[in-house]
Amino acid sequence: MSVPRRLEVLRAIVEDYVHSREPVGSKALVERHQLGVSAATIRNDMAALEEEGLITAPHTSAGRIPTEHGYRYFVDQIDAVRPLSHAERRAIQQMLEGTDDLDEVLDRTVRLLAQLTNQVAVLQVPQFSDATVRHIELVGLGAGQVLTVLITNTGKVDQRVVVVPPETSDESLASLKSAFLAAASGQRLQALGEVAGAACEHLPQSLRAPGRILARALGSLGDNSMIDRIIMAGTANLARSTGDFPLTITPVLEALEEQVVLLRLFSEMEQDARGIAVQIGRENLYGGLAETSVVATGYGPGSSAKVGVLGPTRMDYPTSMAAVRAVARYLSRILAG
Amino acid sequence: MSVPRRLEVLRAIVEDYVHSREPVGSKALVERHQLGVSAATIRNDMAALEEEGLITAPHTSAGRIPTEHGYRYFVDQIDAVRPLSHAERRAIQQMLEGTDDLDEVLDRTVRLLAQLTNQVAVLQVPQFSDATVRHIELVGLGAGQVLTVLITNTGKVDQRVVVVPPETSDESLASLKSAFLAAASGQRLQALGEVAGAACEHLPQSLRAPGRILARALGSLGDNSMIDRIIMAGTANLARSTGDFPLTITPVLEALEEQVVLLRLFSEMEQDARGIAVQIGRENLYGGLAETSVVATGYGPGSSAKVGVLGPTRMDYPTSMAAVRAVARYLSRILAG
DNA sequence: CTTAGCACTTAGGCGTGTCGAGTGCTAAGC
DNA sequence: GCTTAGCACTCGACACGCCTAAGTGCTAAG
Repeated sequence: MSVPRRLEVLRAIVEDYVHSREPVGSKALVERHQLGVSAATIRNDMAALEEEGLITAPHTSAGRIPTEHGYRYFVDQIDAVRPLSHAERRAIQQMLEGTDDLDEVLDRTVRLLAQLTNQVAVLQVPQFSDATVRHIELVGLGAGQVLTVLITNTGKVDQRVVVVPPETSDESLASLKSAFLAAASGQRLQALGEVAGAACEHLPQSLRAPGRILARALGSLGDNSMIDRIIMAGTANLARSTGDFPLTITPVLEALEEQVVLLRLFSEMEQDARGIAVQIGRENLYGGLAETSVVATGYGPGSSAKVGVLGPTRMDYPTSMAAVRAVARYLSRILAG
Repeated sequence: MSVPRRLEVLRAIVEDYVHSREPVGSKALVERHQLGVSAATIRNDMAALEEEGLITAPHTSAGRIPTEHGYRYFVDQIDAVRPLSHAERRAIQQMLEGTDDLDEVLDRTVRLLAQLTNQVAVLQVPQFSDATVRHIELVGLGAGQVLTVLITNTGKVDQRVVVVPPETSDESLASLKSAFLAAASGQRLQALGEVAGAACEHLPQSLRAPGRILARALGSLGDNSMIDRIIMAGTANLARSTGDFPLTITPVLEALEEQVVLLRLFSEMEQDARGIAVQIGRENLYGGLAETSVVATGYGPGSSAKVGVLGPTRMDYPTSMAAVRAVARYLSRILAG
């Protein structure tokens, strides 16, 4: 009972099961794959694999399906990530063209990834935790309302309308703006609130009240600007692939609506030597996703942001891994360019 | 065979069916409702209602379920929109508190609406087609990159990074900014590209090249800023309520991912006298939504933007209508304040 | 170690029979 | 003229029993 063949059998079981969604038996296996041995031999191998907890039989006389450990073993074994087809490469190329808006690039990217893998694609927008303040703008809107705009060195812009004492003049705003700029320009976003607040103390008395209000607003803008955002596409694929299990899909959709869950999920994943992280079934901590797997990888500067796909444990891992990695590479390239 | 009672019967059938999801028979009807007549009489009424096409029987000996016409009749008949419960009012109140960021308010709103109705909540962000230019900011980022920021009188901010000839100085940018501001300030967003372009022609030769580039960017920013955006919550409710029809859910999820479809849907809906628009099943034009209904209404200035819920034709219309209307009112109040 | 053969297990498909809910119709009652 | 009770009829849902096909484990031989 040769060990290499046994792994070959596992591979074959995983592949067949992923495609057919039905337990695969020994006979079907020897027919579909050139294993060079008979069904009986395969049965012995299968018994051994079951002993090791890599496959299991739903009932006495059905074929075998991979367990989570089986998938894990299978995934760890893939070393040569399947190259993309021409059509896939072209699709990615096309995505590259004709957009300079970051949000649009990201949006197209997730859609593409969802389409390539037939899974739900999830993307975390780059979070720039080392972002600094490039510009601050205060625009009086009349009636004591001030539009506060914060621009970071990464090109991100956040704004908020703040209410200040109505007697605050446009000249006051201009003074405040230069004071804030002088104090905070180039500072890290995290420090913005504090720095701006401190700057107020050196101001003439009349400016302090509105200054403090605006400083606080700027601080929360800075924090806000660092909140991770998630974009997503392909939820319909979920329904399609889940097929006959509407029971399973509800908690997954719920999880997908909670960005917090997804962000935690991403942050927990650790990439392996191949630069890809795969989480299978219950390996993740969130109960609603007990039957789903996630394939993800980092992209962009420092690979800080994540992009990946999410689908049933019974997913096509090689394809997903290849697509995720390819998309992440293209994204990194775009962000760097 | 009194006509008022017949309508009462229709009402009872719709209500029971919405709650039980099962065809409702004459006997169950007289038990659950105080109709004051026997089951046999109800049967006669039912036969008449079926004749009129308001209800139908799935098979010979099951109860009746409302047809789309039946729902329509039922919906048109509701004149006193059910008032919200205390808990619901409080939930809405809480939403009001503690946020001044428009995006966050809208985000909370859809979540709330989804929760109140147990449906998918969809919200179109206000489109401000009469928005005007309040401020333009050009920030040099070095290496020929200029961050172009457009602020409208509605407080919306859009930005884009544009590449200009590297020799463009910060002073040039300042001149360009004042030129653009002078020409475009207070102008409608639609005209921005043209106006800014025209302004370039009066500039000194050296500024024209970068000026034209920036004018074009501003124009597309202006257009961009008017693109409708959709936010949504509660897709998990869809799976839950659809129960045993994973076949039905896929096209709906697909439609929900296509903002274009939703926008068209919203734009086609016409509010009735009560200020609410209801589209039932095939009344909408998109095939994938043949078995879903939409309850929507306008909000904000001129009721230009829409907010609503989407769910199976077999939905709780009174609750949905009440919730949608209440939420829209609160939203309008916030936007006005 | 591999293979063929065989007995054993069991899910799933299929036909049958029963049950119950619900209907339409008719005739009697108010 | 509307309402009601009674009754025969129609089907869907469910349970039961049967059979088949697929797949297994085991054993004995190559």
